[in-house]
Amino acid sequence: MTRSRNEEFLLRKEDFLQSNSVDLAIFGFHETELRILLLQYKGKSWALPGGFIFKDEHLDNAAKRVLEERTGLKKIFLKQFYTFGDPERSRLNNRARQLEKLLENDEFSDEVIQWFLGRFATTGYYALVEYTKVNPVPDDFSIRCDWCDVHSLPPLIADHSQIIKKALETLRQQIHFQPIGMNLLPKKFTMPEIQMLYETIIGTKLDRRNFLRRILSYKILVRLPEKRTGVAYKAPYLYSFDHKAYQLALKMKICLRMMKRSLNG
Amino acid sequence: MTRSRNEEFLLRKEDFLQSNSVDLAIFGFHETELRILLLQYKGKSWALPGGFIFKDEHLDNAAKRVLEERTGLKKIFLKQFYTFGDPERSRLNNRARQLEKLLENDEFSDEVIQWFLGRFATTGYYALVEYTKVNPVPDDFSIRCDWCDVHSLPPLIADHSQIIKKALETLRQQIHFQPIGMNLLPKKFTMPEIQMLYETIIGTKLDRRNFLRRILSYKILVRLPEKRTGVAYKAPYLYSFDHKAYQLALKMKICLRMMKRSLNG
DNA sequence: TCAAAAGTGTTAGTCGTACACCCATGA
DNA sequence: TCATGGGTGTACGACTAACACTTTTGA
Repeated sequence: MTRSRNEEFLLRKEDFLQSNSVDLAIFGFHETELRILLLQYKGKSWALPGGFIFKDEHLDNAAKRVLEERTGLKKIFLKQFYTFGDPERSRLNNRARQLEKLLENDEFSDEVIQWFLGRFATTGYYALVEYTKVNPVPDDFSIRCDWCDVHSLPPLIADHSQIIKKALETLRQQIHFQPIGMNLLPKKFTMPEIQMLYETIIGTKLDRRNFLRRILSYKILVRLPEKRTGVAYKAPYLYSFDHKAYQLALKMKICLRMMKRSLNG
Repeated sequence: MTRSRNEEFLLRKEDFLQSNSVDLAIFGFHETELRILLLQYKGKSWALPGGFIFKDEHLDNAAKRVLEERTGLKKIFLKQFYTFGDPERSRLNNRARQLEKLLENDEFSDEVIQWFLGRFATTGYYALVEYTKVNPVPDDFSIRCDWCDVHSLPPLIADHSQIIKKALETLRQQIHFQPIGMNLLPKKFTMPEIQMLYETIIGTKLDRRNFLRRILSYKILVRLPEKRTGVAYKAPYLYSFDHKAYQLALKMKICLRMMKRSLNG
């Protein structure tokens, strides 16, 4: 079976664009944590879901394809954030040897190993997905696909921790210019839940009452008549996103500031 | 001579990373206009300065190299903004044929032409330079290198007008998070001059007095004792950037808002 | 002395922030 | 009835935006 995987890859390899790849930072939100989807290789190291680009395929499509393959999800918010072009990136962290070992163990041919150890400029995309809707699927080179809290990441191959760092930075910046949450939260959610999401992303505690006022002022939420029951305190209202207003706000790329301005000293 | 250029390129070609390139949006500011540096090919079409990446070269370095080759400038603000990954991008605008013709006329071999017509994922960088310091130099494939007002661009090859559009969008967005101007303006400049720069970039008229207060509040400018003379009205003060404060502000990536917030209706 | 443009200051209104108080729920 | 957390409202300070007046210069 490993033998056939080797041959399979060799066949597909010819259809790939050389020296380009995509890597995905797929974020989900669960139990007050911002999590990211990672793959684990046989050698225990982890990596971002990624893939190569078919010769006639748009970079964006390659990213979409990888997202779909790993999560089963379509029509998801997905955005390019940076291209990593260090010629040594695959050799960072002394993990090239590790990768080499992994692939050897897996009985891949030299040709395949050489491909993997070659230089790729990888373009990073980040996706925001609803945690519960994801069905994590490992790829041909990994044994496991699972969520990790972004604040306690396992050892990652190559420059993948840098990529995640950059993805988080981008997300933190863009949260002020885009409504987010439609893909990260379930259809119906409470005010404390969306507030926790914002707090997790920007890394600051926010005032409950001011947050409410602000987020409502953007007019992308609707309060539902229902409340969440079964909690050991006052039942909170449920909210959902107003899709039209949300899409409009996305297009407008307008400042939805959630943090203090700084630089006043 | 064209023959030797052909051979030269064939030799270098082997050292290039396949299917990757960089394109540069080099902005300068002159006579109240935001301008961009463009190359003109023999067939009259224009293009962004760009180039290929050596196999052991960092993407950022390839961009730096191209910047230096076209302008003679080093140590310039240069920032990656997007990677364009449409497989058809070189064939957009029906300019593939044009490009083909150009290269044929120039007596390049089929091999070179095929290379140019192949697929590249190009990574866009933008640079902010001091107009007067630039010495525009055409590359091996162009006959002219000159500035164009970004508001009246000539016909451009492939997707280069899209790339410029994206570069401008990025610049417009980032102006709120970075001090700019140090590279775009001469060492000494007047308040009206820097205000004009800001207005040109964000595309809005700003109130003279409010602008003054705001830009000074960021504490990246120092007022010089001198004034500009020889003008037909009250002599304005000269200012220059405080390098230390400027670099600090750059690092902090702090909100230096210059426009109204929107989305309040 | 006049026009044009720069320097300086004021004010009203909006927005952000920090609060206090009451209400609903399950233990 | 109490602890916990949600819902609603207010007040102060800071910042923004709009605007008026004075000063300097060359023609």
